[in-house]
Amino acid sequence: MAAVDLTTHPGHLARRLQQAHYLLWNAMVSEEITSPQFAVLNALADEPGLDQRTVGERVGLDRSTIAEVISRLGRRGLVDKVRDPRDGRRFLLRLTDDGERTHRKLTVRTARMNQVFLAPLSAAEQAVFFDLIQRVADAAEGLRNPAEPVLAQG
Amino acid sequence: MAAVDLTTHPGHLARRLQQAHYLLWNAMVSEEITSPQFAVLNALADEPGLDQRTVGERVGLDRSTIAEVISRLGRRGLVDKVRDPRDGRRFLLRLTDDGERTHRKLTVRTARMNQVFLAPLSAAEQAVFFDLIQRVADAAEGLRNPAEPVLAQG
DNA sequence: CCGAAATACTCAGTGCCCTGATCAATTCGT
DNA sequence: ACGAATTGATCAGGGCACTGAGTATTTCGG
Repeated sequence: MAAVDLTTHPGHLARRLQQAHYLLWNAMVSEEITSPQFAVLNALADEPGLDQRTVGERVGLDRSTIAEVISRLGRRGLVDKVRDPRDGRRFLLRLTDDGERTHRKLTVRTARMNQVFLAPLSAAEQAVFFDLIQRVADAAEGLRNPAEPVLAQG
Repeated sequence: MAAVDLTTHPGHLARRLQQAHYLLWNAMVSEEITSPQFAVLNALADEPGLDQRTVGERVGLDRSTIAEVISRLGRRGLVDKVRDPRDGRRFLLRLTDDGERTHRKLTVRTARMNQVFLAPLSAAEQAVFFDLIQRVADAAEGLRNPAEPVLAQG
């Protein structure tokens, strides 16, 4: 008894939303390449030669996860990884030809999937949907990366 | 080149939202009990004696994942698991005293966390936030579990 | 009553996601 | 120039999430 209603818990809703997206992605986009993997391909299509940490920052993956994702993309031959001659700590990443082809192909399918996924909402609602989620996510991230830690915990 | 803008991709947004929630949960609710684990405790507080599969259905976890979560809660002594005398396939689950205490304690903290998490939105916006996410998630789940598969793939 | 189908659960395998610890390379301060 | 701090990457470890295959139990059809 005294149980709460999870439909008013944003965390629960976020998890369900992501699961729903995962399933639709598998059905409509790819069973091989996952959504985070596509995000990495997309980041490298935009900015070839990024290092691992920066790619992770672009797509919102931490250092460990981005390492695993890159390693899988490397095994599949979609991403190339060479040590930065100027800074021996870094690996510079870029798409292979196959990686670029895959990125182009999935870009089309992803657009179609997004349409289906968001079909229950009107165009106006979709805009609100993006705005609200982004504001909540940005604010929560801001709590962790205080740009100006003035009066923190004051 | 030809990279897309991920901020208009609901899957990417959903992932970022969940990550943000995960971090805040860790900071404000518990480092031991996760949000899915709390969802299970909550389901059992509401309906003691559920079997594993049904709990999974209530909280949105598949058969494998719910088994792992229950096993962890069992190891922590928060959940009891006994074979159903009426149906030897089922395990009946209920909270231990410790499980009930934990559920009560986390319910309070979770409410506080949700307030912080949703603080960037007005009350009206929060209602819209819940509604939009739920509609999208429900619709996507509906694509998988067609209640009436009439004219499916027609 | 007995074999087939359905159901609850488990197990193996893959992938995402985080933290803390460790290592190597670079940069900074003196 | 040299030790200390910083930075990029890796590794170990824990947890979530899905699929496909396998086991045990119950239920259904004839």
